[in-house]
Amino acid sequence: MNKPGELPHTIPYYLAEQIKADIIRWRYPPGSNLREVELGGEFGSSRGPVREALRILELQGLVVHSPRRGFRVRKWGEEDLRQLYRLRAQLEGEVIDALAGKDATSLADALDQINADMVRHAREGNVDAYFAANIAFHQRIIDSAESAVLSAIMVQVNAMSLPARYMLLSTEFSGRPQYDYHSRISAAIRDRNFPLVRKLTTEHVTTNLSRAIEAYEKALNSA
Amino acid sequence: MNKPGELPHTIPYYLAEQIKADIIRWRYPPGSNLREVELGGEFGSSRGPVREALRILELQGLVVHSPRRGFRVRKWGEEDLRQLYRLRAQLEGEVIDALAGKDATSLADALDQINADMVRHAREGNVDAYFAANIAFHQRIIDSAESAVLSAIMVQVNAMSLPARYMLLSTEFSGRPQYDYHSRISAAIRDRNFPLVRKLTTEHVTTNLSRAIEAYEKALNSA
DNA sequence: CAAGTGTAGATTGTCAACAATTTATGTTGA
DNA sequence: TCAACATAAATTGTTGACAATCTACACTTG
Repeated sequence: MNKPGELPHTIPYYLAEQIKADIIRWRYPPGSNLREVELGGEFGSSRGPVREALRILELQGLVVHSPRRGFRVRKWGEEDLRQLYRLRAQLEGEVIDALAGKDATSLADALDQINADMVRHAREGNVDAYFAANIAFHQRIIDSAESAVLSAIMVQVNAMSLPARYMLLSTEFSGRPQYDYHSRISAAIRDRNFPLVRKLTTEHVTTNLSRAIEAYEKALNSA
Repeated sequence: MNKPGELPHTIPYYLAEQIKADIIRWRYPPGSNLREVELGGEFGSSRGPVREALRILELQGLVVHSPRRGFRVRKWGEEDLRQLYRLRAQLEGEVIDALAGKDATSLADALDQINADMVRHAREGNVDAYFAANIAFHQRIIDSAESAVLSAIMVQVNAMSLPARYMLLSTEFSGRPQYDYHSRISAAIRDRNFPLVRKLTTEHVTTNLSRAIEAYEKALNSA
């Protein structure tokens, strides 16, 4: 493909990002077939890079591969989602612990900025941008922990949980932003009250669990 | 390649397993270059499947990719290993929690069997078999949890930590098996004393940390 | 002698093609 | 009408080839 201005080497990763975004936003719903030529044609690439991209997504847990039958979007059961959220809460807590000693103020500043963006996107009714900012909020915290290990694990955990989170957010989207937890988390980080941050973070994750499951299952059945 | 008797479709995964084993056993030490044709030639396959295999290992955290410069074995710093072990202890604990309600007796039986194998391999001075049985012990517990999510995450965490664990085990290998923790874990599982299992498991992981770091660093410098 | 330069070789990134297999289609027969 | 079967189309698995880039090494130059 070699898009001008883009570095040519990242094609499999570029493809992986694009396909990932499409899966998360349910353009390819769980269980649907991902054809290699179709995906390649979409971005002007051949099947080789597409296969590498799909292997990446497979390891992230977004996609499953059956021999001679190709790649399909992974479908989660209720128990899986429960485990996933439980794990995510644990790991986000672990991330908070790793924040000790980092620059809390600049992190809090960045988070407030993201929160402001979220409010704006919500007012403008831009679901995708609102969702993206939501993701960015959590990602910013992870990045601040500066732990290659935690980052690597969170890539996987996030990838697996994002389709459900997207569906939850878009079913509940009302134009009024829900930034309660986010702003409290940001404030607690600014105060360097890490036990509180931990508590808020895990709560923030777990309070969404049952509604996320509901949204996911409902979307599955209606598709 | 199409090895007779082997299913032809799993070639990238077969390659990934083989390369992974070679990385873990330090045949390709951290930082070393993984050339695609060389790897393919080793197993009679072309570069396509090799690249897919390397992408898989990349996501598992064993390998890093630089554009136009290829894949290299990932090198860990001391802080990374610390984080890795900490995380592994947490997650193994999470796995234990997920064991509730499963068949503890048959699991304990299987673990005792593996322990017996370990003793035998140690007596015979077979380091690799001893190590493999060691891995199998932990893997058996993970499998018993029957959680797709935890399994997926543990693949990654194990992959990242196994080179250090292998080096620790092979530097300390004396012919006398260290099955103290393993047998106690197995017994506690048989008694369904899960809090004790959790405690033993996390201890089992964390007590090895500093020695693992030492073994890893030392092997790095001598190479 | 050190530093920079240029060329040859090696290595990666991508593609197009072919064989093997699966999926879809249509036909026949009860 | 429906099921079983045969055939055609589509899709995957793998390979070999070519272009782009990097690396190593000899060579020049100050």
